[in-house]
Amino acid sequence: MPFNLKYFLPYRLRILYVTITHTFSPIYIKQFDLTPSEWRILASLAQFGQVTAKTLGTHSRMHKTKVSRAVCQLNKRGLITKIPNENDLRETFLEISDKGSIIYEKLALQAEEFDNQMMSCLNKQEQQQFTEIIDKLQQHAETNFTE
Amino acid sequence: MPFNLKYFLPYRLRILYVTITHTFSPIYIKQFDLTPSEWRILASLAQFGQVTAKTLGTHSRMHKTKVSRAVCQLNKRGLITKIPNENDLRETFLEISDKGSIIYEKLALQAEEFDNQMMSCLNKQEQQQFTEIIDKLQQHAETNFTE
DNA sequence: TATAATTAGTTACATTTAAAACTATTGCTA
DNA sequence: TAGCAATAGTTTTAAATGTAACTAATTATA
Repeated sequence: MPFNLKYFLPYRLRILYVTITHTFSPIYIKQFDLTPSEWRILASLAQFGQVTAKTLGTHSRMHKTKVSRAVCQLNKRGLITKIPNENDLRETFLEISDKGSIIYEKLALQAEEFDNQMMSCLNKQEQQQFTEIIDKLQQHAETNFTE
Repeated sequence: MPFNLKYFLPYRLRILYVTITHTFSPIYIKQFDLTPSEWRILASLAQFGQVTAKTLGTHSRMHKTKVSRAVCQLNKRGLITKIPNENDLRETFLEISDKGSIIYEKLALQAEEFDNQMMSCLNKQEQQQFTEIIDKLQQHAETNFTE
C-alpha cells in the first residue's frame, strides 16, 4: 500500500485538532480574553493544584517561553498566584486564585458541554475505544520517540 | 462527572499531535529544508494533482496567507509549477514538478514507515476503529460547528 | 451594460512564536 | 569547598503567523 496523506497520522490528527479547536477557542477568547495557552494553564492549575512552570510545560507540551509569558499574564490579571519554593529558589509554585477559579468554573462547564456534544457522535463503546487508542498512541509515541 | 482536562478532546488531540509531529517534522526539515506547510502542500499536490491554492488551503486547513507563502517558496525552489487558469485569471493551478516529485517520493517512503511504526502499537482491529472514529469526529465537527 | 459585490491570491503590519542567550540558583565533582 | 555543570525561568532577537488592507479578476444586479 503506497503512502496516503489522508490517512497519515500527523495529518489526520492536525486536521481534526484544528477543526475542533477553532470551534472551542472562541469561547474562552471572547468571554474572558484568554489565549489558548492561558486557558490551558488555568485549567491545569485548577485540576492539579500547585505546580511549577516547568511541570506545567512538560505536562501540556508547551514551550517554556510560552508558559513563562502566559503565566506572567495570568499573574498580572490576578488569576493565579506565585508561591516561591523556599527549598529551591529557582522555581516557583503556581496556584489558581479565587478570581481565576471563578472564571475556570464557568469555562469548565462550557468545556464539558462542548466535549459531550463532540463525543455524542460516538456510542459508549466507541468512546471507550477512542480513549484506549489515544492513550496507546500517546504512550507509544513518548516511549519510542522522545529524546 | 465533573470536567476533566485530561480527557478533554481538544486537549488530548493537541498533546498527541504535538508529540507525534515533533518526532516526524525533523525528517523533512533536516533533509530538505521544508517547513511543515511546505511539506503538507508538496504531499497534497503529489496526491491530488492540479489544484488551486484555495482548494489546498480548505483541504488541509491552512490559512490562505500561509498557503500563499509556502507556495511562493516551493515555486522559487522549483519544486512546484504554477499554471494559470485561462478561464479564471484570479486563480492558478498548482502542480508538483519533477524536482519536487523526487523529494516527495523520498519523504513519502519515510512517512509511510513512520506511520506504520506509530500505528504498530495498535492491532488491526484497533487501527480500523481508530480510522472510523476519527472520521466520525471530523465529520461531526465539520457539520455541526463550521460557519 | 455600468456598477456594486464577491472571490483568489498577495502584501503590509502587528502579534505570536521559538531559538538562543541570559540570570539566578542548585547540584556535582575533583 | 572551589569551580564547573545543570536547571528554572526570563528576556532578546529573528522568524512565522494571522488580520486587515490591498490588487486583479469575475459575477451579480439594478
